[in-house]
Amino acid sequence: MDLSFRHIRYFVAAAEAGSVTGAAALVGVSQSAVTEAIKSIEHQLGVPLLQRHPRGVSLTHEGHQFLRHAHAMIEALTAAGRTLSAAGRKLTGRLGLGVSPMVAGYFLADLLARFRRTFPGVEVAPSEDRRPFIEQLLINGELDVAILIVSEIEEKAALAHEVLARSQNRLWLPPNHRFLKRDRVTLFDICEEPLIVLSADDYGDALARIFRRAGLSPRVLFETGSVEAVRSMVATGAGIAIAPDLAYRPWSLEGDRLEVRAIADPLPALDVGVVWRRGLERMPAVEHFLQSCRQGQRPGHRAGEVTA
DNA sequence: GCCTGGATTACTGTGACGTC
DNA sequence: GACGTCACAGTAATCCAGGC
Repeated sequence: MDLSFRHIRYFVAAAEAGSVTGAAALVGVSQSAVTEAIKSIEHQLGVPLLQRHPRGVSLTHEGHQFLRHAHAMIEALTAAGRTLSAAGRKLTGRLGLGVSPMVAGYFLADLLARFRRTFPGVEVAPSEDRRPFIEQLLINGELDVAILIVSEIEEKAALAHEVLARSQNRLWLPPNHRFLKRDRVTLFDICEEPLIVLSADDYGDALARIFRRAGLSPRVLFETGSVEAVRSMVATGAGIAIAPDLAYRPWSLEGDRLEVRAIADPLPALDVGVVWRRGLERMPAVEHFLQSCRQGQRPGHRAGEVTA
């Protein structure tokens, strides 16, 4: 296998730009160079990573899997550089990190891995719990930082936060669903169909508020805290779901396909961010953790809003 | 080995236009 | 208004000559 960092960079750019031409513009090379690099990866792996369309490219199932590894490779290389810095070698101590269930599944592993590579002397103690409890632990000083859905934070006077990723809420549909043929789908339309509700991390409450404000009552078929359960039920045609883009994958665990569509009504985005007790950002371990979080933001998910 | 830039091909989506 | 045709634009892929 003869893959270079260049190959990986070009593939990631194509995945994020959604086109080879766009990727070429992102990395500053010609379109043909990106095409050649991606073909080279596909040839060496023996599987197609991208589906070519007349107006761009999309990731195959294998492409989604490889993209995750590609991100890890890029982050590992970046962290390797930081590890050699004096700050990375010298910093020691303990960091209490709180995280809510849904956020744990999509942010915790990458964040922890990146921080540990850069600051091996800092012992990170992660703990998962419901958001209101984590807020109290932060205020009491039993936790130093937390990764939460920041739009739901109640103790805004005591806690500061920084948005790491803004995720749009969209409609998940089984393949061949009649809504896929429509130009636009509204909340009113969604109420005609059985709805699978994702209840993790206050998401169900936020969804209920959206329907309540619109004066609508959805036909809730099933409520679950498991994103995988939502994915599987939608993919097998049990119902449809509204869920944040951060949780979207085009395949269920069983390998069934699911599609995603925008919702015509304006919906508030889901903001995931790092939260800490006001004034605590001056502590070295917390300060470096915040920097590590910022470096982990991916293109397209950048937000950077600070409320301190 | 990697890249550029140009030419070319194939394909698809879009919009204008004419006809019924 | 519906439908078919056509030109055009945008995209990916390929090939080639040449530069670094």
